Amino acid sequence: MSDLLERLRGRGWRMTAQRRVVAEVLDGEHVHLTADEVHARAVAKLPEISRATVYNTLGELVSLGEVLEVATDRRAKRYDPNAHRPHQHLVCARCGAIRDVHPTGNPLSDLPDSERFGFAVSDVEVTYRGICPSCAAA
Amino acid sequence: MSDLLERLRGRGWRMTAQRRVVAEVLDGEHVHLTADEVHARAVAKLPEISRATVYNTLGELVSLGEVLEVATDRRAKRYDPNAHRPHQHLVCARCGAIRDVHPTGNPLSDLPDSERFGFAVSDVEVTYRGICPSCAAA
DNA sequence: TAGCCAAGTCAGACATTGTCTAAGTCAGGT
DNA sequence: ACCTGACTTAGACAATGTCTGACTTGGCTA
Ligand SMILES: [Mn+2]
Ligand SMILES: [Mn+2]
Ligand SMILES: [Zn+2]
Ligand SMILES: [Zn+2]
Repeated sequence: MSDLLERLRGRGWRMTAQRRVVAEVLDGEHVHLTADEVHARAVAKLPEISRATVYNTLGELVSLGEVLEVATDRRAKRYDPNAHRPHQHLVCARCGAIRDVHPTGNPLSDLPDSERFGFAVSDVEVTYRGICPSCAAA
Repeated sequence: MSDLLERLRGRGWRMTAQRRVVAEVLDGEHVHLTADEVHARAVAKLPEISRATVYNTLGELVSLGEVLEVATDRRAKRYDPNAHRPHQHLVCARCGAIRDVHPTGNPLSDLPDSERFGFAVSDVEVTYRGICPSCAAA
């Protein structure tokens, strides 16, 4: 992700302080932040950055394939910079904590042709749910 | 689902015209309606029924386990009266059409202990995505 | 059957999350 | 340094869902 700015420039995008800051916030940490969390962290670095720009930039990073949108609940979407290695998510049903998980097997092969109804199936999303250790202890 | 009203009564619930109508709307058809779609159909049978009551009743049916909430996209939740046989969903990425599907295998067994991080994993949701025949033709 | 009252319903305010608009600003090429 | 279209901004708007507080009623009791 550190060369993201290069790739953006290569696509003819203007490099702005706002885009740099959003990329910085997502860089490194393997977290799943909401747009407003990204905004809060961006504001710490660039106080005048607007919510709209954060949304715009996140949307751009998603279409670029640099960031994934994760919607595990009805709350705010989460933005996942771990777009490199395919993975699924394990979510705490109580506190909402999210972990990346790497299941074995390919769920796509578990869907027989007779269950595809003529769809061209291209993707599958798996969300595991349970209670995290810290909620179980409490 | 036809004996739902009996079960509700058995739980000490009052039987009202509103609850009867919402149950009727969901009965039978294997569809995935939004709350507002349920409301629209309910209004056809009972013009003065309110949106709040439809939301309340759907929430009650969900806690009863009679109806499932399905959130395949960022749009409105869908209410699924097919709560009897476990199944997953196949969603058209273009038009949003939803089909019930019954994959083989158990995705829970695809998540090794080493990938559970101490969670008590109890449930898994699988959403297949693709293009439906009618969108592919267009 | 009449009366009671807690459970249920209602309209509409409010909350959350995200998108859109239109006016101002600026990055980068010339 | 100047231009210009891409970018940013504040705030309005939209979609979905929740909450409130006054009103209504199902079903029990006598
Ligand atoms: Mn992730
Ligand atoms: Mn279904
Ligand atoms: Zn937890
Ligand atoms: Zn389609």
